[in-house]
Amino acid sequence: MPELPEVEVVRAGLEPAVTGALIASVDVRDERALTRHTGGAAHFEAALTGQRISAAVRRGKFLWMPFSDDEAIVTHLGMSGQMLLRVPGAPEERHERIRIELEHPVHGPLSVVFADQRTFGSLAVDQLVDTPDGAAAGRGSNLARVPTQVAHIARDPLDPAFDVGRFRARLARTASGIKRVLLDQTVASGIGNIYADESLWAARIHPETSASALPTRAVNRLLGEVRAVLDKALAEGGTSFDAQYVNVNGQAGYFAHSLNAYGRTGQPCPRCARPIVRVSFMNRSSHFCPHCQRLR
DNA sequence: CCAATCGCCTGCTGGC
DNA sequence: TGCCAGCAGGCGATTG
Repeated sequence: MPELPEVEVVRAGLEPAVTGALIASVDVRDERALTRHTGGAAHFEAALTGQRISAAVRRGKFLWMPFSDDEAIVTHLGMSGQMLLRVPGAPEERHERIRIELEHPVHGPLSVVFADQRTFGSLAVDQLVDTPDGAAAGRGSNLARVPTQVAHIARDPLDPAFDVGRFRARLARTASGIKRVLLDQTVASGIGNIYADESLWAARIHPETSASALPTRAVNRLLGEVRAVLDKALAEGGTSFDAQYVNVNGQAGYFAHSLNAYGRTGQPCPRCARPIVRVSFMNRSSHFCPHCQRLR
């Protein structure tokens, strides 16, 4: 369930280890980790070997490591992907898919391991293109160049160049339920099921409220809560329910203790003490307080 | 063009 | 005890 805060924790952990590092070798152990890469394992390994990584950048849930002004390793963790930092020769991780050996000019040799239980995540070599607004593509670099696989998604709500006017306009012309719209990465990126539920609970908005029916002040309140929830989760190291989400050193985050709605079916709403309900939605679940979050 | 659904995948849990 | 349905849910592709 890595969403924006979890991916940012991973990016921040990778940054000092990979910036300036030379890619000594690449070992693809499971081709399913390359579903977004065109060219196969041999091509992936050859394209990366001998290159030097210049940064670790993130927009929404996408993470990428540029190795020139034109190319980057794009990473998406999917549901259960992990990027782990290990010493060379470290034992194979459970669900290990790809191992990249680096030679850092200061820290020396280290391994970056991509492990992924459910194989929804992947790595790919992708081309970089200019950002339409000329601003930095994401957090972690000033370069205004974004991978083609990431170019179609919106900036995330924590991005200084996030276009609030565009966000409001998208909501105003979409009749779908607000939760569905929040999960649409082309509206605002980085929000998944957990933080959508938490933001809507904080803003006291029912998840099925039509987006276009939200008054301007409700939209502003919601965006404020989205940012507050993402910031707090990031400060607490992200949300870990099981061993699936961990930082680059394999450690869990603490935000699961701060959840008010998500996963709290039947437990009292922290605001009004009435039980949180769970409803089926888009092959997943919505958790909310039917008293604090009324559909009108 | 837009909205909604489907398929991908593994491991765990709960009911019988 | 074993078996299986259900659940976790991101994304892109496909359908309506």
